[in-house]
Amino acid sequence: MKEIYTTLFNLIIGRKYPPDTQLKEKVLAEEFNLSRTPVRETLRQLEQDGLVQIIPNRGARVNAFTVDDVEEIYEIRESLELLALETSAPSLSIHGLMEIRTLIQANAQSNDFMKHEEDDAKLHRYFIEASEKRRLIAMLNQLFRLIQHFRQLGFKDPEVRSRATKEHLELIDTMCFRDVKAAKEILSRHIKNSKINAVSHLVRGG
Amino acid sequence: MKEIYTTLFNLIIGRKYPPDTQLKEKVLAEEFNLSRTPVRETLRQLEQDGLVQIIPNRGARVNAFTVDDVEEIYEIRESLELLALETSAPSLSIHGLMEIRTLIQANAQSNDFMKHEEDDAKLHRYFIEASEKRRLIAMLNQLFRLIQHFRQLGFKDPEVRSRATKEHLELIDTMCFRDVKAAKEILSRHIKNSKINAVSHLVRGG
DNA sequence: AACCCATTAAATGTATACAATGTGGCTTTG
DNA sequence: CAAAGCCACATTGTATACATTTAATGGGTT
Repeated sequence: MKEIYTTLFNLIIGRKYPPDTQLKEKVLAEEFNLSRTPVRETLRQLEQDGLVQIIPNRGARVNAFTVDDVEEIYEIRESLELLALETSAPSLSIHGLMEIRTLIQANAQSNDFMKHEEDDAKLHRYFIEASEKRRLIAMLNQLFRLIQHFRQLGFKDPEVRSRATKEHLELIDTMCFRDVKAAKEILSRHIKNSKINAVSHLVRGG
Repeated sequence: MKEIYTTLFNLIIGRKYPPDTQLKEKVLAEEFNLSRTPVRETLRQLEQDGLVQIIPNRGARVNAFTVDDVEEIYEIRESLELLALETSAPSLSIHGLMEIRTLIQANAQSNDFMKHEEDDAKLHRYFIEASEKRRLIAMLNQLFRLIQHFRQLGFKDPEVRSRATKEHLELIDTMCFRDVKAAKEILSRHIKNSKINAVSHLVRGG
C-alpha cells in the first residue's frame, strides 16, 4: 500500500505520466491489485505534494512539474532552511558540528556520488532538526522528497561535489563561531547554487 | 462532509478536544451521521494541518497546539511572505497597489474590527497571489487557516488596528517605489508584531 | 509473585456494494 | 441546422461488510 504512493510519485516526477493525465481510481486499483479505498488515500497524498489536482466529483489529474516548479521549491526551501538555521543556532554544540565536519571531510575525496548525496542530506537535516520546529521540519522533509531526484543528478558532477563540500565546510566553520548572519549568507548561496545545478539538468518547459 | 472538517478543526484549535484525545473513527462517524470513510479522509487532512497525529493501525490523537506552535507558524509565515513579496515585486502595478491603499485608508477610522481583519487578509493575499507561485500560495493559505482565530482576536484591540493600518500603508508606499529591501523590513516587523499580539492572547503552556 | 503465552475484543485497514454526480451523445424542437 | 433537453454510462462519493492488527486480559507455569 505504501508502494503505490512511491510508484505513482516517481512516475509523475519522472514524466512517465504526462501532465493532465486523468488518474482514475478504478484503473489504478486494478493495476496495483488494490481496492479503490487505499488508491483514493494515495491520490489525496499526491495532491498534498502538489503533484496532482483533485476536483470534487471529477477526480484527479496530473499536474505539470516544470522547471518553474523545481525553482519554486528550491526558493521555498531556501527561505525555510535559513529560518531553521537561525533557530537552531543557540542549541548547536561544537561537538555535534565537529562530528559532521569529520564525516564530510572524510568523504571529500571520494568518487562515490551517493556518499556525497547522503552527507549533504545529513548536514542539512542536522541543522533543520536542531531547530526543533515540528512543522518546519515536516515542510522541509516534504520539499526534500520532491527535489530528491534532481539533487541526486547534481552530485554526479565532480565539480558540483567539490563546490558543495567546500560550502558545507564553510557553513559548519562559520556556525562554530556562532556567526549566524554570515552562515545564512553561505547557506543562501549554497542553496541557490544547488538550484541552478538542479535546473541545469532539465530542459526548460519539459 | 466539509462540515466535519471545519468542526473538528475548530474544536481542536479551541482546545475543546484536549491534546492526546483519541479520535476514533467509529465514534466520530456516529456523531456526524457519516460512515467511517469520509471521517478517515477528514482525519488525514487534519494530520496535514499538524493538528492530529496518525499512527498506522493505532489511529489518530489530537496534537497539542501551544503558544510555541503559534509562534512557529508566524515565523514560517514571515519567511514565506517575505519570499512572496520579493517575488511579486516586478509584476505589481501601481494601479493595483493604489486600489488596496484606498480601501485600507477608507476603513482606517472604522471601529468594525471584522472589516480591518478582512482588509488585512486582502492586503497580504494580494502580495502573496501576485507571486504566482502555486506551492507558496498553498502553503501560506494553510498557515493562515491555522492562525485565523488568533488574528481575529488581535484586531479587537484599537491600538493594534491602528498600528497595523499604519504598517500596511507604509508597506504599500514603499512597494510603489519598488524599494523591495525596505518593504521586506517593514513586512518583517509587521508580522513579528502580529505574532507578539497573537501570542499575548494566549496563556503560556495552554 | 512475576512472567509468558494464548485468547479475545476493539480499533484500523481493505474490499465491495450502493448512491449521487457529471459527461457525452442522442433526440427533439424551434 | 442549431440549440436545448433528456437519457445512459462512466466516475467519484459514501456506506457497509470483511480482514488484519494491536492492546488487554486471564490462566498457567516457574
